[in-house]
Amino acid sequence: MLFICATDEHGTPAELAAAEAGQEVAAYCAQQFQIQKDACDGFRLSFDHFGRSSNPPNHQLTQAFCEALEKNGLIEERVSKQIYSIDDKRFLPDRYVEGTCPVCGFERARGDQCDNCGSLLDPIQLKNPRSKISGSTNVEPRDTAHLFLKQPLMQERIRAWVDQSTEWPALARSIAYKWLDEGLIDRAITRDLSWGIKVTQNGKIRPGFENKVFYVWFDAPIEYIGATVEWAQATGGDWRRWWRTDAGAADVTYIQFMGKDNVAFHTVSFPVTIMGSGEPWKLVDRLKAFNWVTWYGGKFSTSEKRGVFMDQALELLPSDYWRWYLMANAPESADAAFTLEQFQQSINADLANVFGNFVNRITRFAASKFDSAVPAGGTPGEHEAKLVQEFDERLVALTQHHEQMEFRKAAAELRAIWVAGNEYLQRAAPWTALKTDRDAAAVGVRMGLNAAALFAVLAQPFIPDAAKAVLDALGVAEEKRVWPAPGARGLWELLPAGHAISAPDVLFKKVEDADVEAWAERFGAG
RNA sequence: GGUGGGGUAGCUCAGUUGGUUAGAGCGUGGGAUUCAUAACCCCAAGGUCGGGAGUUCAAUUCUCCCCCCCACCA
Repeated sequence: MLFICATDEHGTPAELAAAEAGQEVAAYCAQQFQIQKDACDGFRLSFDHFGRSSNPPNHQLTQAFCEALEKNGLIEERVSKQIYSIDDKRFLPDRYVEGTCPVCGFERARGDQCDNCGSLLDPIQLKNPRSKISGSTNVEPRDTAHLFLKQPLMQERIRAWVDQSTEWPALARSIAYKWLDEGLIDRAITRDLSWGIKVTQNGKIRPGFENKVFYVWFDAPIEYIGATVEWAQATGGDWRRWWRTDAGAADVTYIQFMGKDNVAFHTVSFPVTIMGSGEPWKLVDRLKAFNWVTWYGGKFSTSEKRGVFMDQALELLPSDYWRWYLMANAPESADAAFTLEQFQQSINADLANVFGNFVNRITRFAASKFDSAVPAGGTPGEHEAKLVQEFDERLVALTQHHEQMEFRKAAAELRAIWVAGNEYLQRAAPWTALKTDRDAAAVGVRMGLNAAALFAVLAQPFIPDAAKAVLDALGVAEEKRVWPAPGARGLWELLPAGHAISAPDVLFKKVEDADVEAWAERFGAG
């Protein structure tokens, strides 16, 4: 498996944000990349490589894709009129222009759309246009050339490919079909900007395109490949093995994860680029599209200070807490509202009470009554058989849910496995047995400790840090922390009799009402 | 406005290829227990499955209309 992610750094949003921060865009993006990378590391997102769309491999790949598309007759250079700002000495792409709406007379309409009446506009249509950068009204329409990707020529090939992509979720397919049904259009893939990937022809800057770069949505997905090249450069790996079907990638299962707003670009636009190149690139096989997480039912908003953002979250609580809640409540079928109150409930009940307390009660009991070692003796009976049976059944379901990428169901199943452990302890009651039958108590403790080890192994995808703490305390060797097969031999002998263990510290501190109150105040709840 | 997704117990969600008593977790009430983070375990209460019409022996599940929420596109 190879797990790749990257930052998408080009486009007008990056330029505008940098300008607002009073920084050079390159420096701004470098800083943002580091913030993102640190946040990902903090959340234990175990990427094999976290790349940048502004890194050299993506430049080379993007230029090569465009040249390949042009060879296949899918690129056309066209001249159109754009607003040029004389004072700023540059063309002003859509959102860099403001003016009076020709439809409703609203004075602050944007180049691409009027926020007042909703009309879609071309910057040329605006009355009294002015630069969003300098405010200058010293602007005029000038001819400028751009490259257009002739997507309609690929329409039927894309449709045929979507037809056979039966593993995609309904959300992804319906969005793809909607675009196809409405008909693909020629799309401009270049912009009059300086920050981005230069447009080339035969390996040199394309004449007339000296001050232009590719449109962000053209180069961003290519960075999936670019980041893999970065990974190969850093590790000596073979990136072609993963991406080129003529270099062994035919057996690769390529999975993409994204929010629903990005589905169209991944199911239609990017495939046009890939297939249009005529080269043997790997196309996505499976696609997991999420809906939105909302903040108390509304939008997260930095400007209105609504919501906890990624970097802030880790200041409040360890990553496992967030990972568990967000996966157990992932917006898989619809948007999902995040509330601090529900978060608190879920964490305290699932992690602290069900899992954390299970580990705590059995390890402490073993430590105080059995000298911190897995006890020998006794014969497993019906209680043990029942636990083993339920564990096996639920393990089958849990494994399947993970394979299907059904995260809510996987979390619920894992939780049910933890509950089964508590039910077992309740029935076996080694603390009661100890008074009359030390062997019977030994069976219960041995079983309970092994359950704790197995539970932690299964918990690794959701709560890796806590799982590691348990497995370390129980002395489970790294190579034994692998996903088990139901009914496997030795499954319940991860910790053999005589094996020394220790009781880990309390795994999950509870989220207190006072915390919730303070956070609600700080992050604008409700 | 168009398209798609959603509207099921107080809350968050499963589910029903149409068929005897619609499920889970949380929350609530009661019980049991003391190994454990006042945790765990057991039991219970609680829903006219958004509204209306239709098809059917039978609809929460199919069809049509309407209302509400979300997203995307325009």
